[in-house]
Amino acid sequence: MLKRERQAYILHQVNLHNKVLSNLLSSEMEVSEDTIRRDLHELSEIGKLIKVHGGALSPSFNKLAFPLNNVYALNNKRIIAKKAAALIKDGMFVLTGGGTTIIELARALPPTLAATFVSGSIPAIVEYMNHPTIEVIVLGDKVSKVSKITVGADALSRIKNIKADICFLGINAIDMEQGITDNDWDVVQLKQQMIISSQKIVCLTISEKINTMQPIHVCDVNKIDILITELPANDPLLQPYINAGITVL
Amino acid sequence: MLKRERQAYILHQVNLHNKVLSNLLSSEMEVSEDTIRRDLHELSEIGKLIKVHGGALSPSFNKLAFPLNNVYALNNKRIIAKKAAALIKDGMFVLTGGGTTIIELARALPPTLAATFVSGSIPAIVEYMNHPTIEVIVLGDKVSKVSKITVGADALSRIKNIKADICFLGINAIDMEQGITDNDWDVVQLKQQMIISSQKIVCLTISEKINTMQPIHVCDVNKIDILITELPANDPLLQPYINAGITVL
DNA sequence: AAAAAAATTGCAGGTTTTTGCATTTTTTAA
DNA sequence: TTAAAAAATGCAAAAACCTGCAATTTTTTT
Repeated sequence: MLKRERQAYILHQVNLHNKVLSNLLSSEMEVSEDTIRRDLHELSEIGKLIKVHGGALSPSFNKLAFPLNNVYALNNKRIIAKKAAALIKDGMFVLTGGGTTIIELARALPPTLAATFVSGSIPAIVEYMNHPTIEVIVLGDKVSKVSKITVGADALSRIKNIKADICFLGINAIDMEQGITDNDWDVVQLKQQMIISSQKIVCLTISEKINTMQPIHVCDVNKIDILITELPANDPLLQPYINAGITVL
Repeated sequence: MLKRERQAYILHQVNLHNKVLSNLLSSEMEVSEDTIRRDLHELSEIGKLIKVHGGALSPSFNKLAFPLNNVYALNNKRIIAKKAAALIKDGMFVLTGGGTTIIELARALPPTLAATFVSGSIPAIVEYMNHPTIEVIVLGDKVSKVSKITVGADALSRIKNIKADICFLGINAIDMEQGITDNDWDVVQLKQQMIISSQKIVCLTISEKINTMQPIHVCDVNKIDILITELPANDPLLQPYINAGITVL
C-alpha cells in the first residue's frame, strides 16, 4: 500500500468517524505504528486532522468542543430570550429562576416594560436592577455559591405567599417521560414551589437539552404551559411536546 | 476513548448543564475518578471550567463583575476597609449595609475568613459571593434602584429576628450634635433596625463626611461603638468622638 | 538502463504520557 | 466532634512517542 493511499484512507476514516486510533490503523493497514504516527503527523501539519495522544481527531472537533464565546450557545439563548420577552406585559407579576438563559431574558426586556420581577438569582437581580422601569423583588435567604441563587426554607416560604402571573424557568433537561429534571437539590425545591405559585409556566431551553435527563425530578411535562427553544415551533423534535398539549414557541 | 474526547465531553456537559459531578462522569466514561479529576484540573487551568469539590461548574456566569469603577476617594476607602476587616473574626455573624465603602470592605476580607454575612445590598452580596469561605445571607425585599439595596417591611422584620455580633454601616454624614444622618428614608429605616439588632456598631466614613449633616436622623453618636476613617486615630478632627466614648480606629 | 539521490519504512533504545492504585491530607456533612 | 467523601501525592506499569539508523523502495539524474 502506498503512502498516498494510506493517508487518503486515514483522512477518509477521520472524516467518517471524527477519530482514528493509531494501533487500529496500524493493524488494519499492516504497517508499523511508527508509520501511522508519521502519517498522522504530516496530515496534522497541513491541518487535515488534529493529532492527539493515541490517534487523531477531525479538525472540526476542536471548534465544537471548545466553544469560542464565553456563554455557551449564546446566540440561541438570545433567540429564546426574545421570544420569552414578548410574553411579558405591563403590570405583570413575574417569577424567574436563575441560569444563563434567564440572564439573557433579563437583557432582552424592552426598555419601557413596567412589570414586577421576583427572583432569588443574584445575577438575574443585577440585570433587572439595570432596567429603567421594572420593579425588582429579591427572595432572601442563604446564597448557594454554586448556583448563585438564594436557597432555603425562607426563600421557599416567600414563594409560597406569591401568586405570579407567569413564571420563567431555565431548565437543564427535559424529556417526555421523565419530565423536567435538574442536578441541584436546592434549586429543584425552588423550581417546584415556583411552579405551584404561578398561573402560567414557561420553560426556556436550548434544543440540545430536549430529550435529556438529569438526576433529580422537578415536575412532569404536563405542568408546562409554554416551551421555548431556539427552534421554530414546527421542528419535528418538538412535535411530541405539542402533542402533549404544550404551547411551543 | 481518547483523553481529548473525554475532555471535550466533559466541557460539553459543563456547558450544557452548568455543573458536572466527578463520580458521574467517571461511571459514564468508565475511567477512574482520578482521571476525571486530572481532566477537570487541566480544563480549569485553561479556564474552561471552574473546579469545585466533587465536580466542576460552568465558568460563564461565575465572572459576575459588578461595574464599580470611578469610586470617589477610593484609596481612602481602602484604608478604611482594611481597618474594618481586622475586626471580623472567624465564626462571627456580620450585618452590613450598602455603599461603596462596604464594597471595599467586602474586597478587603482575608481569603480564609469563615464568617456569615447578612446584607441587602446587591453589590455587596456579589462581592461576598466571590469570597471562597464566607456564608452569605440575603435580606429579601423590593430593591431600591438608587441605593441598590433591598428595602421594605420584609427586610426590616428579617433584621429584627437577627442578633448580629457586629454591624458595619457606611455612613453619609456624622456630627456630634445631630448624630448620624442620611438622605434616604428607606435606607434609614434599615440602618436603625440594624443598629438595634447588633451587639457592636461600626461606622465607616471618609473624613470629609465628619461634621456634616443630612436631612434624616438615623441615631445619636452614643449608639456607635467604633468609628473608622482613613485618618489616624489621633487626628484632632476625631478628638470629639473619642471624648464621647467612641473607639476611633 | 544504471547510478545516484531521495524518500520511506521498521526497529531499537530511551523518554514522555497516561492511567490506576495506595496512602495521606483536606473538605464536607452529620 | 467524628465519619465519610473527595482531593492531593507518589508510584509503577503500560502505552504511546521520539530519535537515529539501517534496509528497502522510489524517484531523479546521467
